[in-house]
Amino acid sequence: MKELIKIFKVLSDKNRLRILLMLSRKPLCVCELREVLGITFSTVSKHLSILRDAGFIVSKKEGKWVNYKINFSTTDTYIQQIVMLLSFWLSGDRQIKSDFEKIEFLDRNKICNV
Amino acid sequence: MKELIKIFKVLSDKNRLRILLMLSRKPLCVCELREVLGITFSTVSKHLSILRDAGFIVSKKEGKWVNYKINFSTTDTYIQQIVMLLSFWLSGDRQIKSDFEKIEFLDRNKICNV
DNA sequence: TCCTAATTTCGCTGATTAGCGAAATGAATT
DNA sequence: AATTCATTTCGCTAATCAGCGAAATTAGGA
Repeated sequence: MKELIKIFKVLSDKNRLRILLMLSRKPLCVCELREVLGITFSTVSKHLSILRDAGFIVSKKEGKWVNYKINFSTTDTYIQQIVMLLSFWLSGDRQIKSDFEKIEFLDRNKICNV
Repeated sequence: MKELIKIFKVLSDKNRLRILLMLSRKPLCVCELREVLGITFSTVSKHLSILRDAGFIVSKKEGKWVNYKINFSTTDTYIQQIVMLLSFWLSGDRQIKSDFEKIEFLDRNKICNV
């Protein structure tokens, strides 16, 4: 039960849900997520570490960037089922749809100069 | 998304999960829930109002007692699916099993004299 | 009607947390 | 080696929330 409560806490935040849904479409780096979410780097980074601690995502340094993606290799049954349910429940959401459109046209070489 | 976030917030609490699981077994009044949870009346009542606001449960005054039960007639698809998933996920949990045993032998005429 | 009992509401406290800006880290490029 | 750039960590603030005890409410029984 303790683990499940932790998972619900992680999911009780709008920006974390948006991050999860975006990453379920394709891997992204911190500055790309920051661009779409409209919050600071430090806050994005904090959300990512919370999602990673809970087992939802994994990170990998590639060249200049740290790419984040959904942890598809998790053995945690809650995580697997919930990621699928979230896609099912939220794929029609206006905000999520808008995020999906934006991540199609991101150019990380342009937006990271802050 | 806003509604889903609210639902996750409601589920991010140990005592609320225990209440939901107990009520999924049988209807109970406030003093019975208080007896099993080991917290004060005011706190139980607060949790129940949060669960009711979110659409998880309904209440009905019957005689001296207010009986609470799962809102099986909800049209909210999140609620229906989540209540089923919770039973599935938590039916093997030690705490939940212990709660299930306790509610079998509750006598509300005895425990309500506080 | 008065009293009792079950429940709810109110005011408070301590703990948690999302947000920010600034400083620190660490790898890649010059 | 020094610099630049992407990211993380730190310290702070404002907001939210679970818990409690006391007071208020409300309905049933004497």
